[in-house]
Amino acid sequence: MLTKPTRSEITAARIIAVAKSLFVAGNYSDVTTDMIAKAAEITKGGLYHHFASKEDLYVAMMLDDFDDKRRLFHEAVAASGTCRDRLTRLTRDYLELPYQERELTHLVRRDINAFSGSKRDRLIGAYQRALPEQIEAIISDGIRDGELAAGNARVLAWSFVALVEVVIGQYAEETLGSPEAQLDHVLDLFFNGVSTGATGHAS
Amino acid sequence: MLTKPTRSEITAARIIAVAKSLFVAGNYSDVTTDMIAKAAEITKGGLYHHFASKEDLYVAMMLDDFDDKRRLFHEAVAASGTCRDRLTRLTRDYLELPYQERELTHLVRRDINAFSGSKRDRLIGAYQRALPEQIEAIISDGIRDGELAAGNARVLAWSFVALVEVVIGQYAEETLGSPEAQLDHVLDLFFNGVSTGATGHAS
DNA sequence: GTCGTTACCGACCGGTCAGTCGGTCGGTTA
DNA sequence: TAACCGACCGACTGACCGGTCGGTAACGAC
Repeated sequence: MLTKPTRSEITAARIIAVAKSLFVAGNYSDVTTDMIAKAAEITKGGLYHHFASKEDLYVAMMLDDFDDKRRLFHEAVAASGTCRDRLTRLTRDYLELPYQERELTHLVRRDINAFSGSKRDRLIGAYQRALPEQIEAIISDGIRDGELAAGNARVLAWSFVALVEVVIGQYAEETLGSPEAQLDHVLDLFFNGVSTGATGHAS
Repeated sequence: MLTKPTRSEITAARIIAVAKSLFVAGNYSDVTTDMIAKAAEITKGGLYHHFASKEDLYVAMMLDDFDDKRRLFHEAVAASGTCRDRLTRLTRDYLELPYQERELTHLVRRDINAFSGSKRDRLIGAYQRALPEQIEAIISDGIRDGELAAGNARVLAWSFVALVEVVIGQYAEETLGSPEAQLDHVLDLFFNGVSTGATGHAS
């Protein structure tokens, strides 16, 4: 059993929690340390007692989130069933997350330019382990088992992620309606494409 | 025939040209007006003689680019042939652009948060007219003619754009090799999906 | 050539923001 | 209860950045 969290841990967790909601709403440079401190009901001095820099806070926040996501998505990787079944499960798990939890996952694409060196590498690595690599693992199984056509599993994994990001865009979400409809759209397109088989003009 | 450009037009064009290369390398807030002025071999005062604000300069730069792109991609929309032929042509035209020209097209996604009100609307509108709406037109034709399965043409257009963006990512570009291989990957996936038709485990 | 207009200069301003630092306070230990 | 320590405070600093403005140089019209 885990020990009771210290006062320091509680405060740090509160800072990270409010930082998540602020960084989802605005990008890295839009969100100031004053805003985070005020939202966490602490002063900037207090904030800097827990985190060495704004970058450190951001990285800690993202690593915290990616670790949760990695665990969540690993359930689908570890599950049995066809490749399509497991991708369906992973995608459903993702689509059922609350808005903020979903958005956090791809903040890294938006803000990665603000970082360089080891912090950048850590962010990218944690993201890849949480999402694309796990999808790649499922796709590799599908290719090995003859369920999927041969191809580059990594590029296909990124393609899959890209398609999921499209259906959680505002218009697509309104148009397609329920998460189940979004799910069907992504999987149908990824597995079967849009072609009817006919090739010429009908008119 | 066009009249000879004035000194003012030449300078403004030079500013926009260097702004393009800087904004491709760094996002809206990373690039300062001083950097742009220095790269354009002018002072900040001179820059502000031609553009009312940093936002104005950015918008002018993007509208300038989107107008070029809209004309380029319209050639594929106006072409004859199957839906797949026309999408192939449009995508090939895009993939053959130099790096900077390609990147500019999706800067708007990265930087749109920095704008609000009418400037934001103008940027989004110009982007949509340049790329997604033209792809949507081709896809709508394909659905009407029975070449593509029924579906939401707009969501499919965005999906197509997303798949193209994946293959111009650095790793995908290295792995897939030539632009023709990238092209085949995108069109195969979009039209036929990855499924072999087999459904179960082979092992 | 002179005159007016436009292009351009560069020092400066007001505001913002990450990060600092001396100090206070409350809980824990001896 | 005295000494200590980690948590927290909040005013401050220095760098940076978008934008301004009074002035100068180049250029075309007559």
